[in-house]
Amino acid sequence: MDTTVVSARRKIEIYRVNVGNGGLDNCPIRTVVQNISGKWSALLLMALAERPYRFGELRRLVPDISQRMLTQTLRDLQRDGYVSREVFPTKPPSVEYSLTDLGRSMYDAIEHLFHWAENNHQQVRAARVEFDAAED
Amino acid sequence: MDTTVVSARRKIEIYRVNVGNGGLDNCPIRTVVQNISGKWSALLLMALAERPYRFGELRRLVPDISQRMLTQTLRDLQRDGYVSREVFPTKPPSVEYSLTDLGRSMYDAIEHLFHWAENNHQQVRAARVEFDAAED
DNA sequence: GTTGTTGCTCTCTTTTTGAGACCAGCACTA
DNA sequence: TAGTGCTGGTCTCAAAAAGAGAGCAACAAC
Repeated sequence: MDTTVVSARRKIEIYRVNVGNGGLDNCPIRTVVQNISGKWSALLLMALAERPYRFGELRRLVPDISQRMLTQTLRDLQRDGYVSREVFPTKPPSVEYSLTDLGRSMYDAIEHLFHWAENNHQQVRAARVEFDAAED
Repeated sequence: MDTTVVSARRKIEIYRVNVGNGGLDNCPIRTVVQNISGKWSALLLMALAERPYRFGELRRLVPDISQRMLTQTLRDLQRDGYVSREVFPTKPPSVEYSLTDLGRSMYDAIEHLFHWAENNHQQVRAARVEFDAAED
């Protein structure tokens, strides 16, 4: 009983830190960010922000995505309500993907990051080179 | 020669689309985004934006990260120049991580997304529930 | 009738993550 | 002085995610 008091108190303290910081589990930011942060999500959102695209167009636009990941990423984006999927009954049925209002609103926010990236990627690349050079 | 003309023209067209769109390979946004978009990067950046943290503090702050991923994510962030790592010669040597100027500047951009997430995560959750319900 | 187009799915391999043991060095405590 | 804890890691192995590529059904054009 005596020896465990300390570690119990410590555990409570740790727990308090987590809850006090807003409860990182079930955290809004985590909810949203985890799904935008897929390897391909940002790229596809950018494309769709420009205009609606068909499946095949997206595949050609992002040449190094696999068909499997394109399907899946689009479905995830659709699930979160950013993208809407519309099937047209053309002869080989075609599918068009476009941003929803929610998606567009989110894109306005993420756009800041994209602008930053365009302006500062050189510094990031430089930092990377320097870091790699410092590996002994 | 005759039959290949069509597909060659098609290939050129596809190539033009890619290049015309800014060359998605070796693209600045891809360079930057791919490394911020790790599962834990955003969370750690948020924490470090608040104040510098020690390794163990971060581990307690984000309880469901493994030590291995914490080490690795911090190193990646450091490699890209967002985070600086400082070792203090205390008795059990302690290590402090903090945002660099570059990191802080990037954080200002990504912060918009975090704000959006806080304000709109309910809609995302709702979309998700609706999508899942529609699965036949 | 061969070839091409559409948007997928299925399988297989490789890469990334996660869980957890282990490590060295020092401090405190019994 | 032997045991225990704290520091920030690394190493190994299992599980999950991603990539490569084949297959597919239905129709169109040549």
